[in-house]
Amino acid sequence: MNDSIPIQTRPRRRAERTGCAVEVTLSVIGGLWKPVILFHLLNGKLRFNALCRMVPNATARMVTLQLRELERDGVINRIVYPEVPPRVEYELTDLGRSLEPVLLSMRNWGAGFAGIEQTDPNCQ
Amino acid sequence: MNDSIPIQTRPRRRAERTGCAVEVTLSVIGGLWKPVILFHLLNGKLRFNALCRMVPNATARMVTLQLRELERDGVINRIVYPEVPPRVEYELTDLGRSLEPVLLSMRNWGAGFAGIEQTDPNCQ
DNA sequence: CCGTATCCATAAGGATACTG
DNA sequence: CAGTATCCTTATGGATACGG
Repeated sequence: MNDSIPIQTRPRRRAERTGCAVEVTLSVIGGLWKPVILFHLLNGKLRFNALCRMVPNATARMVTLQLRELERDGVINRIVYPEVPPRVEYELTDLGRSLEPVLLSMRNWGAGFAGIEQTDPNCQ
Repeated sequence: MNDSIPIQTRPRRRAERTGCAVEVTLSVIGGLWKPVILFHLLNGKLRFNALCRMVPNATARMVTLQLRELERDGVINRIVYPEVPPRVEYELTDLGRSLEPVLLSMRNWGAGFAGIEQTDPNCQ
């Protein structure tokens, strides 16, 4: 509700962050379910329920909240088809697609850290 | 000036994460002050107080907690010199140094997203 | 100098029920 | 189908004071 313009949503608390560029990136992709959502969207458009099925541990509420933030940050588009039954699709914007190398380097490091077999292939 | 930036990365409650590799990476570097700390350590060892001065918005308590987690995850070493007055230095491990490309790609994306001038040059 | 200990406000986020 | 609305718990992390 309190959109101050520049970067992100709401201050978590009072202390000022440093505002460094890495924190900016984290503020966009660092949400609890955002990396997984983004990875799946790298493969193309997805409907809301399809997305939910791909993040089975997140509630619909959580998926919605994360999607809204991603949308606000300009990395995904929300496309509403005025049909019955309703259909809504999510897709990456160009900015969102530009996250691919970042996500991949994070995935690679994480895989090395944890051992590839322990990680979820769905997240690909 | 910039507002604080919410960064959530670690499991807050009980729900299972996906366990995907990106989340693993986020669980290591995603802490509130960790990226800044890691960036400064890329330039070499630092004493506790020096580190605190470089993250002026974080309390000593927060810096300590973040350092302990980084240590537990094996990305930094804590070196205690048994002197009076006490001296403690922190340095990256090899694993920590292997984060450099990840941090850099995140920094680059964040800089592009926010505009370089808005970001903190201290954070490199 | 390098931290801990304690207290406490708050916001993240889970569960569940409901709706256009 | 694609979400909201509501309630409620608990982890996060800020402030402050103290200690080896």
